[in-house]
Formats: sequence, structure tokens, C-alpha cells
Amino acid sequence: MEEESCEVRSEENKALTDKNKKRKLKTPDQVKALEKFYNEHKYPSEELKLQFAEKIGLTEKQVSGWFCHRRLKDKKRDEACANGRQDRSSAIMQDRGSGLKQDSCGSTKQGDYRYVDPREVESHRLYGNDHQALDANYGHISHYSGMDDSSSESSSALQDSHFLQSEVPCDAESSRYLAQNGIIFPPNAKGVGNRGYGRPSGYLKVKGEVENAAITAVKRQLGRHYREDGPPLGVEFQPLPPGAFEVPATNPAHESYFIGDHLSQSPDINGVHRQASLIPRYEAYNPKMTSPDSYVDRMNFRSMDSSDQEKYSHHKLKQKSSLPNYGQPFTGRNSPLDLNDDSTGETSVYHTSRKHGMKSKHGSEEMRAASVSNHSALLYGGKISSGSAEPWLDDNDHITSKVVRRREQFEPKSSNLIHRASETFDTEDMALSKWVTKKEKSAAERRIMKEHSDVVRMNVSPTSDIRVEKRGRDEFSQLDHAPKTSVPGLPTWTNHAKGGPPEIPSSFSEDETGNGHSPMIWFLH
DNA sequence: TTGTGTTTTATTGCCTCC
DNA sequence: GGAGGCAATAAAACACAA
Repeated sequence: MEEESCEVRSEENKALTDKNKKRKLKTPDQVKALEKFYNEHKYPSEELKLQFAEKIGLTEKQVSGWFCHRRLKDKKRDEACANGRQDRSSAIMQDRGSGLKQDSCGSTKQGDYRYVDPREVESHRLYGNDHQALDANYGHISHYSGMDDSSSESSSALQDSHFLQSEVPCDAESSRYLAQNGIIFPPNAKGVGNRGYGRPSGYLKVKGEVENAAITAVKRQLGRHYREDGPPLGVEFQPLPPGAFEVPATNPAHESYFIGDHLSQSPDINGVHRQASLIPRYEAYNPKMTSPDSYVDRMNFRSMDSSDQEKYSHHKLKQKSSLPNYGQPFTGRNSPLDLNDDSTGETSVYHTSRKHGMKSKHGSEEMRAASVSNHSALLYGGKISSGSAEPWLDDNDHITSKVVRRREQFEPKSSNLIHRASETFDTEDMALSKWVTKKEKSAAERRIMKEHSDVVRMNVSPTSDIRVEKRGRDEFSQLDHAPKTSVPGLPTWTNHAKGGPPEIPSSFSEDETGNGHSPMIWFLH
């Protein structure tokens, strides 16, 4: 009898198995798209879900289920954050200024769903009030962005957590986000983050303290140079003037990167190659899709419509959110980055936690590509990625073009960036000559910043992110690489990473370089 | 290579809202 | 009552250490 039941059960299982075959892992592209879409739509409508599902080669049911679990995941993270927050020293939060509650994982409890019910947002979206809702959200955010320097940090974190908390809201993904924001766990921190999802609780404190001190010092030095009348410093990315990238990338320092134990080509280039190599894999993986990349590529050529602009605004918001990261142990994603992306940022997870082995068949590669994408997107003020009608797929966008351009961007024009930090350029077509005339002013600022360059000069070149990651993995044993990749014309910071306290630069640089939207970049260049 | 732990995916039942 | 979401659960996939 029992045997019979077992048989029945077995048949049931078999039927179930036949029905479902095997559980299919979603491709990294799908996951990224889902994450991105999730950041935009916590509660998408059925239509949206269906649309999105088709686009990424899933069923509406799968998307619904994924969203359900994703929300659950967020919720659990929030709970974990709430529990863990109490264990953390309040001193870490001292420099928050705004008084907002901010836990070390960057999840601002005040911001998490506090101001805008995601469902409400969704309903606004669905019923044609997208912009109003968004405006309300962003307006709220802008309100905080307009705060003074101290509050801008935490408030931006609030923004991040508000919109991006799904990405990296809390401890559950603190490692991911920390990496994304510049915190690389000491590679010897076994048992802490060696699995990529470990919780370096102690490290958060170190980061927070270090960052607070550094940021406070920088702000103190900046004084009124710290923009208060506009977007957070270094957060609004204006495109470089025409011809800014025309200088060929000939510096060998940018030709090679130390990635892990390998001296490789620019990660950007790697990203291109790797990404390209992924396409057939995913197609094989999920024959249903032609490849998310293909879709993304198609989407890249769409012109930006109003919805895109909305998403572009969102993208810019993410950038704005980056600033406070220096005052926060970490905040919501990446973005992208997710994504971001972090997004975005997930690269570091694989680089650091899944580390040397790089056993992840697709994760590390994919995430690296995503990182590349995020870098570029952010460096370009999000406008590149915003060009896609489906921003949730943008992580894969323009990889080829962006990586190349990104590489160029870091070349000799780094000094351009500080101009943007100190001055609000209203137009994208700001002539080169115009900001050259203000060179003097920026030079003065540079002098000011020079005093603090020890803290931040890790962020000099695009290679710094790689170097920092390397440091994180190899217990800063590879710091000698830093000078090797220094950029001529950027004399001051090339070699400081080696001598300075490792924690400080690392805590800054990953965020900046990893996301490409660090305000410190503006300060120091 | 294997065991273990974690994460992700799929399913199901219950609850709430319209 | 139906739709949608949440929560619990199981199982596959994965990463890592021994």
C-alpha cells in the first residue's frame, strides 16, 4: 500500500517533472532585465508583465512569480536590515546630517516605501499619471537633493534606497553593493564574504567610519564649492565637449588591466568579448529567445520617447544617488545597477566573493559586461542607456560602443570632469574653450582637493576599479599595479593608493569607478 | 569528488481587494 | 467570485570546502 502510494507519488512527480522539465535558471540577461524592470515597476500590471515577459523570453507567469519572489526577497532583506541595524554602532551614522535613519546597508528606512507606495506608483503609471507620479517621487527626491551637503548624502541614499533598494537594499546583498560602491572585502575575510553573500558586518563599520571622516573632510574643504544650488556635485553628468575623446587611447596604462591574477586587456574590451560570447550560449540556453542581447541591440536604436525620458530621469536619479554613497556604508543599487544594476555593480560580487576561481560560468562574465555597461552609461550621464526604450535592458546596451568610448573618456580628459563638478554646465554642447577659461578656477579647487587626495585619489583612472578589486581580493597585495596604470597628466594621484590607508580609497573608488559616477572623480580630476 | 550550505525557481494555499 | 499578492515549501542549481 505504501509502495503503491509511493508509486503514485512517483508518477505524480514524474508528471510534474515532465510538465516542468527542470527548473530553468534564468539567464543573466533575463535576470538583469528583470531586476531593472523591477526597479522601475515593483508592481507591474499584467500587461506590463506580459509585455516584458515576451521581450525577455519568459512567460507572464514566470515574470509574475519572479516579481513575487523578488518582492519577498526585498521584504526579507528589509527585515534583516531592521534587525541588523540595531547591532551597528550609531557612530557610523553620525555624519548623516539629515537625521534620516540610515542603516549600514544603505536602506534608509524612512525612504523605503515610506513616501510612495510602489503600488501607488504603479497605479499612477498605469493610469497615465506616470509623470506625475514620477515627478512627485523625483520631486521629493529633489527636495532632499537640495539639502545641504551633509544631508545630500544621506538623502541621496534615501533616493537610492527608495528606488533601488530592490537591488541592494540590505545586508542580504551588502557584499554586492559594497563592492559596487567601493568596498571590497578583504580577501582573507574568510567566513565573512567568501561566498559572495557573506556578511562582513565588521567591515561595514570600518567603511562607514572611514567614509564619514573622508567625506566630512572633503566637505569641509570644499566649503561653498560644494554645490548646493543644483544637482549633487558630480552627480549630474554633462557630456564632454566635442572632441574631448578624440585623443587616441595610447597610454599603455589603459591598455592593460590587472584582473585577478591575469594581466588582461581593458575590462571594457573584455566585456565586449565576453558579452559577445554569451549570446550563443543564451540562445542555446533558451531557444525561445533570440537572445536578450539581440533584443537589446534592437532596442538600442530606438529613439528616446517620453517614456524614455522618464526613465532617463530615473537613470539620472540613480546617478544622483551615487553621491551620498560616500557618506553611507552603502545605499541601494545601481544601479544598476543593477544594476544596477546595479546592477551594475554586481560585477564586484563575482569578482570579490566568487573571486579567484571565477567559477561562475556566466555570472562573472555577464556581470563584468554589465559593469562595463554601467560604467559607460553613468559616465555618459545615463544618456546612453537611456536611449533604450526599455531601460531595464540597458545593462547590455551599447557595450561595444560604450566600452570603447569609455576607455577613451578616461584618457586625457579627466581634468574636464572637475570643471563639471565645480560649475553647472547648462548645455551639453558646452564648448571646450569655455571651460578651459575656467581652468583657473578648477585649479584652485584642485589645490583644495589636493589636501584630500590621499583619500580619494584612487579614483583617478578607469583602471582604478579593477585595481581596487584586485586589492580587495589579494589583500591589497597588488597595489603596485596602481602606479603602473597611472595616467600621465594626472601626476598627483597615481601612486598614492599604495601608500595610503587601503580602506579609505577602496571605500571610495569602487563606488566611483564601479559605477562611474563618483563625485570624487569630479573633485580630483 | 563529494558533502554542505546558499540561492533561485516553481508551486500551492491563503488572504485581501474590487 | 476572481484577480493579484504574500507566504511557505520543495527542489534544482550553484559555489565552496574538505
